[in-house]
Amino acid sequence: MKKENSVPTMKDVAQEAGVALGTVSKVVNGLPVGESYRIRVEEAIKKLNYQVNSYAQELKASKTFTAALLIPNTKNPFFASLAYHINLALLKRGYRMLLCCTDFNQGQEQEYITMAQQNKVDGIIGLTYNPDLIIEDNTPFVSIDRSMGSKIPCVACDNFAGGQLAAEKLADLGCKHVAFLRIGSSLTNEPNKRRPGFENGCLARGLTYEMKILNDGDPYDEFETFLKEHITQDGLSFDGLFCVTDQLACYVAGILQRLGLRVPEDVQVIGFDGTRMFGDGAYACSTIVQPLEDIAEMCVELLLQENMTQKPPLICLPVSYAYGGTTMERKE
Amino acid sequence: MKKENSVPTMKDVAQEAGVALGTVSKVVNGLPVGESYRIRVEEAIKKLNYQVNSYAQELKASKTFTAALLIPNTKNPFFASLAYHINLALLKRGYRMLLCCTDFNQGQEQEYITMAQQNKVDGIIGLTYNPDLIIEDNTPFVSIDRSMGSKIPCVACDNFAGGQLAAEKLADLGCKHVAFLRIGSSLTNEPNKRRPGFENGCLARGLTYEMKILNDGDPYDEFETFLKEHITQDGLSFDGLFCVTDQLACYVAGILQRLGLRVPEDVQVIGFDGTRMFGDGAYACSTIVQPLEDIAEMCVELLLQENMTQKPPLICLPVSYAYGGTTMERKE
DNA sequence: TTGTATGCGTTATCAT
DNA sequence: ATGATAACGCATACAA
Repeated sequence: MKKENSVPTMKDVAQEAGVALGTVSKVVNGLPVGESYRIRVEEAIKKLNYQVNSYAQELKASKTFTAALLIPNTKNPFFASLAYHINLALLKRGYRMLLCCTDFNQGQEQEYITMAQQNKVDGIIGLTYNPDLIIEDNTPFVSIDRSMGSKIPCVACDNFAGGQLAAEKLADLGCKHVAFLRIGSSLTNEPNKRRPGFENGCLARGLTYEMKILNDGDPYDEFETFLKEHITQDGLSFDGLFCVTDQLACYVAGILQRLGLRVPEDVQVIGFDGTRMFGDGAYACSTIVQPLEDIAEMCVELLLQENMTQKPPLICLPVSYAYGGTTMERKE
Repeated sequence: MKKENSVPTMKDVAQEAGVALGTVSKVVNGLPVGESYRIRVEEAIKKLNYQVNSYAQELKASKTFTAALLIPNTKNPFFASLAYHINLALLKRGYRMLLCCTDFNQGQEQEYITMAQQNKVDGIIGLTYNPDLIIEDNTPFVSIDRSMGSKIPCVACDNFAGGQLAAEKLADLGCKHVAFLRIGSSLTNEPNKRRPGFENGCLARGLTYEMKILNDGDPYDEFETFLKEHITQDGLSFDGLFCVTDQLACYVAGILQRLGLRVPEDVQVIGFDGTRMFGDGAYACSTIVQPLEDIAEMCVELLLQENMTQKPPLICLPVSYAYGGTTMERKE
């Protein structure tokens, strides 16, 4: 009808209502305008079913009200939950979220960041693994779980305290000789503080401990070998295990059962992250719970704070312990 | 340096290189240009660290290379996996993905769609529950798991065949009297065909069956009541259960164990979806696997097909069965 | 208070 | 082949 067949523009509305372009703009943005004009414009808007073109708006304002979230994927429940909460926190502030799955690919990470800098987004929240990421100074960036220099704030849970808490819990639950099992990135990052935290806790509580430390890419079955090596005729020489993630904890619990050991009666296992089955059900295992909602809020808050004199370089949020069936507690 | 402190524009590059604006545009877009010019422009680009502003591009082209994915959340592993695969499929075609979590909120669903129509995205893929969604004809939309009229293609797995397959599997595994347990949306949607498929399969294979059908919002413990009612002195009167989702299957397996029944020795349980632990590990239970990757590809393909004479209204993709510990098979 | 004109950064259509 | 210029849709400072 109007022009070709394309979507109506402000100009169309102005013409339809018989007013000037600027007047339409004011009505759309809620600026004061004569009552009779407003009505005419609103009717025209309804009649043409007009919607503002936010790309034009954003070009004008050079502001997109969109943030990008860089995470490896959404299949892993920890990342999935993180994405969910960050999405919510952004939405609450009127921001949209571009999901960027990097699949742990460092090149992909850089590509996404480059893209983001082409004015696509107002800021980036990233859980990344590329040690050489190039981030423009004018692109607001908040890092999760990894420090990236003093100019970029890093948000994480208190991993050190979490490790410590795990040791204390195992001690409280009667363990004497425990082990720490770890697999993960060889990069320097916050989760790597779980180990020293755990060691610290063991020392403080008089627990003896051993460690099996693997890096991403190492074969998982080394854990099985490690555990088998510590089986004596009395059973496993450990009575407690702290695994660096819930995923590993569940994997290890499976191994133990196959080896004829009972969890938690013979060996108690604590994981890390606070993973729930199907996202909202029971905890997958006894675990140190990350405050995902707080982490998400903090990331978004830091990202959108325009005029903060200086953003803190590292923020550690408190963790808690939750029973999930692989320790001896009673479920409340 | 250049102007204020803002990001450099094409004009800046043109000035720096001493060429015209149009020439820069051509270089950026790989159009033929004199070799000496190209070099000068490229040097200027590098020097100023110029990046094209995609918002301006998109305003010009009225094309955003962005699609929106509407799903309830990313915490549920099925939705999370779906998001992951759709993200990948879009990325492969040069499209970005706006993640829109609706939390099953119908108002939120409509809001997202309205937003999407403000030229924010080129199309929408939605797994929605609002029966009254208003979608403009000019907004490409692909629905997952729910038919929304002949103009909007719907992609789903073959739910009917999945139900049938579950019945056949239970029959193959020696079951005689089985039950179907279901909780979900009361809306008409594709997953609701799991039940008739299952019934059909039971009849074909001579299985007797009962059903317990709940809707979202109903209390879960009705399942427990139902199961308890069917416990005789010989144990449960069923030897096989088909649950409408893996989530329910795992929940039910937990109940059964608490009731002193062994899974799979006493009762075999089959779920639906193909949920894997931690996104990539073992299957959470024996299950009918949805071909998520194919579903994602199909959605994206249908969404981006510009000039398809007529898009098919419903596409059902084949499912498969996978062992996951709650049936009697041997893991291969 | 309303209308007009300019610019946001790009692309594309012109002459040159 | 290259350079100038209009247009994309909107917001806003300024003129009426």
